[in-house]
Amino acid sequence: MKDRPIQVMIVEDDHEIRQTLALIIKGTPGFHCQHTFDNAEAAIAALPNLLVDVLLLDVELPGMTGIQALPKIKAIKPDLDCLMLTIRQDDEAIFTAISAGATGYLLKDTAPTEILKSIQEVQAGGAPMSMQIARKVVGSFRAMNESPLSERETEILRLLSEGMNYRSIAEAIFLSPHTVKTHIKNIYSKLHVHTRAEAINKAIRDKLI
Amino acid sequence: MKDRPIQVMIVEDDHEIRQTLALIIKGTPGFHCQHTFDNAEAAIAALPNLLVDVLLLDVELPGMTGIQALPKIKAIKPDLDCLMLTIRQDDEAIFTAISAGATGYLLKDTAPTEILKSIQEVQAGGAPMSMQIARKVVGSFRAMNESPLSERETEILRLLSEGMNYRSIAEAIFLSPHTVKTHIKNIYSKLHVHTRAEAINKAIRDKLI
DNA sequence: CCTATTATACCCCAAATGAGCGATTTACAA
DNA sequence: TTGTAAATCGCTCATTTGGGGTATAATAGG
Repeated sequence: MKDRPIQVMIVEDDHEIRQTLALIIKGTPGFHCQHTFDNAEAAIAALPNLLVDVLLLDVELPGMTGIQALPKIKAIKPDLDCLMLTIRQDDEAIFTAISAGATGYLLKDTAPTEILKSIQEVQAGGAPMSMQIARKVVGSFRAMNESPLSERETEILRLLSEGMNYRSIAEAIFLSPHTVKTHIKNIYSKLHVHTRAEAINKAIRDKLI
Repeated sequence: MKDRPIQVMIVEDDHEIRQTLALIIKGTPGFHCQHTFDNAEAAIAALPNLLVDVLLLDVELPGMTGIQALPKIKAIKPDLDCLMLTIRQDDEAIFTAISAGATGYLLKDTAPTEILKSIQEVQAGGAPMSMQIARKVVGSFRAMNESPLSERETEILRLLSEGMNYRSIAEAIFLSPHTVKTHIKNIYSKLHVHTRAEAINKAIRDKLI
C-alpha cells in the first residue's frame, strides 16, 4: 500500500475531545492529523482541498449533525472512510449513518488506542464497530418478530406476492378460490391493510415473507 | 457476572484445527473446553445435557452443515452465543447464518489470540466479526444498485406500494389517472412483471423503494 | 366446558385493474 | 439530425379485486 502516514481528519465540537484525539493521533507513528473542525459546515467547505484518508465524525454536532453531513461528505469524496463517533447508541441513528455510507461506528467511551486501531482497520478494509454497536447491527438482521399470520396465511401471502390471483393460488394449494379469498381477507385484517399492495409491502418489510 | 471459566464448545470436522483450538482454549486462564465434536448431528444430540457458554461452529461440515445446524442448536439453547467459523466469505452464507442466529462470523485464518478475544467479546455482549465480514455486513445495508426506474416511476411505485389506486396517486402528484396508469405499465415492463404484487415484491427486495 | 383460532366454503356487487391499442412534448445523446 | 427515453394524456373491455355478509368443522387454550 502507501508508505505515508494515514491522514486523519476530525470533526468534533467538544474542544477537549477534539484536542485529545488530535494529540494522540499526531503522537502516534504512522498517523497524521492536520485538519480538525468543530462543525460540519466548515469541514465540508474545506474538504475538497484536503488530503484525507479517514474521517472521525461526531454524530452530535451543533448546526448540521454528523448524520446530515455524511451524505454531503461522501458526495465530495466517495472513497473517504468515515468513522462515526457518538455518545448515544440510538438504533435509528446507527442504521441511518451506515446507510448513508459510514464505514464504522464507535462509542465515544472507546479507548484512544482502540480508536487508533479502528483507523488502521478501516484502512485495511474493515468496518470497526464498538461491540455494542456490532451486536445491534447483527441483531437487525434478524428482527424476526414472530408473525401474526398462520402458516396457511403466510403461504398464501407469499404466493400473492409472486403475482398470483385467487384462482391460481387456489389451484396451487388445492383449495377453493373462495377459501383463498377468505384467507386473504383475514390477512388484510391482521396486517391492518386494505389492499394487496399494502399487505405485500408490510409483509416484506416486517420479514413476514 | 460469573466467575467461572467460559465454557467453549467446538464443532469442527478438521481434526487438526479442532485440537489446536481446544488446546489453546484449555491452555488459557478463564477458558474451558470440555466438548468438541466433528459433526453437527452428534453435537446437537449431546447439547441438551451440556453446560456451554459459547459455541464455535464450523460452516463447512460433512453431513449437516453448520448453517443447517444453527437453527436446531438455537432451538435447544436460544441464549447460546454461536461464532461461525468459515474458510469462505460467501455473502449468502454469512447473511443466512446471521439470520439464523449466529452472533459472530470469523474466518478460519483468524489468529488464535483473536479467536479467544472474540469469545470474550461475545460473552460481553459484542458481535465479533473478521474485518472483511464486518465490511460485508455493513455494506449490505446500502447495496443501492442504481435503479432502472426513473424518478417519477419510483415515486409512483412507492405510492402504489402504500395501497393507493390510480386515482389517488393521480391526485397526490397532480397528474391524470391515465398518466399514472401509463407510468405503471412502464414500471411493469421495466421490472419484467405483470402485476402490482410482483412489482412491489421486486421493488422492495431490490431496494428500489 | 367454553372460547378463540384456524381452515375451509359460499354469495353479491361496485370498483379497480391490466392488456391492448393509441398519442404529443421535451430533452438529451449518438 | 435522428433517435431514444421520459413524461404527459386518452380510449375500451374482460377480468380481478375487496368489502359486505354467512357458515361449518377441527383444534387448540384457558
